[in-house]
Amino acid sequence: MSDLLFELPLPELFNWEACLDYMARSPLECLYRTDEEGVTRLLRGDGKPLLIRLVSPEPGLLSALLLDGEPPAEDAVAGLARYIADWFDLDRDLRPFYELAGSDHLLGPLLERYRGLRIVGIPDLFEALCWAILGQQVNLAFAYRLKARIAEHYGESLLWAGHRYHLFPEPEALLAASEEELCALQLSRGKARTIRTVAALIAGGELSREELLALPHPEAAEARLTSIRGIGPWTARYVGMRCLRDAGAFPVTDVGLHNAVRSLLDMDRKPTVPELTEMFRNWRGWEAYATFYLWRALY
DNA sequence: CCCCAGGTTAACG
DNA sequence: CGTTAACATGGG
Repeated sequence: MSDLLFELPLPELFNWEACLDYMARSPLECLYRTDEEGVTRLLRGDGKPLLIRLVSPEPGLLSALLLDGEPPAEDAVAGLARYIADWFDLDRDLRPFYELAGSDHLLGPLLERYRGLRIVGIPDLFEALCWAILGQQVNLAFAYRLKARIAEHYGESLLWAGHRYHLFPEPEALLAASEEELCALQLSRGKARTIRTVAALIAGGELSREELLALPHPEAAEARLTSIRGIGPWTARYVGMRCLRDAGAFPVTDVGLHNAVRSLLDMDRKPTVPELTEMFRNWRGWEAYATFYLWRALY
């Protein structure tokens, strides 16, 4: 079975292969599988998991196929389409960014090399927060392992054509687990506590993506997130970048960004925060995209 | 053994 | 105010 669920038109400056290459960067990723043509992942439809495959059969078009699961109702299909548009930032006009940075000596070559790459997002707020929290301080490979353990222990999954696909757990599922249980997966006490705090807020309706997006400006969302113990500026901006779709989110203290700039500029030390602030001054409003392209050059 | 990883906090002076 | 240790684990 492979029913066409829906098709989405792709904007200018969108490159499906570049997005797939980015997603293929870690073999430890447990929430989707990429191949030459597309990506396959489990998503929640009406409530039941659906195995969805995305391919681009022709330039300018993205097709969503249903590989497994009950064909969803019309409004669930609309929800999935919104999720996909969010995932790949399809509603953004990227041309101003390319005009702004196209001739820059640092970014220019990256825009050419990865032309049409979008910030691959994490539309679900809980998943985005957890991923950022897991990524605090530790190396990326270890963060992927922690995420995989959480998905395998607490998320629904489906075995299909020899591969197991996971949904990231709902907040309620991690709340049902004790802090001790999460620590047994090798999360630090702090990570376990912060993840459960966030799970409780979201499950209790005290924190949501909609509410953060409804705030008057991105700084207000950052302030709301950093008011939660265990969430600092880096995490809040990372979530702004990958979930709230704030193209101006700037994780200026990010060590990966520091290493990327150091490497690309052939520096003998990492750049300081003031130096990065100065460097990014001309890309105001597009800091998240500048950061994402610099990350891409590093990994 | 030390330092560094897509940081944050609490406890210093 | 600014600085520092602790956190869990793995790799260089």
